[in-house]
Amino acid sequence: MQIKRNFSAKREAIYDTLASTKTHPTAEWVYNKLKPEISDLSLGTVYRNLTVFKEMGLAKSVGVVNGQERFDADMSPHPHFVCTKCFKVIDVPNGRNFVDGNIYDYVSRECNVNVETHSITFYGVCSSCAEQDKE
Amino acid sequence: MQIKRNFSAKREAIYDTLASTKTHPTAEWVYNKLKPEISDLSLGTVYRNLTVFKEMGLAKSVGVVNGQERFDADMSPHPHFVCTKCFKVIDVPNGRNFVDGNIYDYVSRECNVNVETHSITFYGVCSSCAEQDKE
DNA sequence: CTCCGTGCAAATACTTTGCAAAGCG
DNA sequence: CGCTTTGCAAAGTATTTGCACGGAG
Repeated sequence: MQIKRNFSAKREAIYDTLASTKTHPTAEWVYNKLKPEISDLSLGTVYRNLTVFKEMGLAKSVGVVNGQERFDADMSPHPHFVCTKCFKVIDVPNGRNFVDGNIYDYVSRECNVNVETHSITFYGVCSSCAEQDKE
Repeated sequence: MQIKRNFSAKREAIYDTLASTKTHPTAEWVYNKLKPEISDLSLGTVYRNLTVFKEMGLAKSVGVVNGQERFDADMSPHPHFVCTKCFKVIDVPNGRNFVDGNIYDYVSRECNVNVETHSITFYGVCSSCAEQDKE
C-alpha cells in the first residue's frame, strides 16, 4: 500500500497488527501483541500512532467498550456486534443494507445538522458466553 | 411514577434532572446542575445513582462522547446525532423506521449471537458549529 | 437495630503529554 | 542540519470504591 511507504518501522508494525486482526483491539492489546517482537516499544507510542491513523483515515474507533477504546482498520462502514458479557466485538456481515441512501439527508434535514457518517452497533450475548451461563 | 416512590431525595433529584433534559448529560453536568440546590451532593453519588438507574432499566448510556459517558432517561430505542465539534448529542426524531423488525434475527443468525438491543448514531457537524466555522 | 444511601477521599483505569534523545533524509 | 518518531515518566481525566456516618423504618 503506497501510503505506508514512509512509515517508521514501529508505525508500520502497529498498523499491520491492527489491520491483520478482526478483534477490534484496544491499544493495550496491540501493545501486548507487539511487545515480545519489539522489546523497546512503549504503550504511549501505540496510542500516538492509533491517533495518527485515525487522522490519516487509515483507522477508526469502533467506540468505547467496557472503558477502553476499540479500533478498526477496516474503513468500510459496517455494523458491529458487542457482547455485553465478554466485550468481544465482531463484524456484522453486511449482506443486507441497514441504512438506505437517503437517511443522511433525512437526518440532516430533521436535525438541522450535516451528517457525515454513522455507526450501528448491536448488543447482546455471544454464543460462548451463553454456553458458559448454562453451567 | 410508581417506581420512584421509594427513592431517596437525592436519588429522585438526580433522576428528575436526567429525565427533564434532552442534553443527554454527563454525570458531571447533572452534578453541576443540582449542586446549587443540594449543596451537600457529591459527584460520587451521582455516578452511583446513574449506575443504579441503568440497572433498574430507568436510564441508559448513549455512549462515550469525548471521553465522557452520556446518559438518557428516554428508554425508547431511538437514534442520536453527535456533533463532532461541540459534542452536543441530539435525538433524531424517529419519523421513519431505521431498522426493520427482522434485523435482530438476521444478525443473531449471521453472527451466532443473541441480539438484545442496538444503537444507531450519526456523526457530523451541527448548524451552530458550522456557523462558527464560517467566521 | 438494621439497612440503605451518602460524603469524602483515595484508588483505579485509561489515555495524553512534556521532554530529551534517537532516527532519518 | 531539520523534521519526525520515540521511550519514559509524569500528568490528566473520568470513574469507582472503601469506609464510617446518618437517617428512615
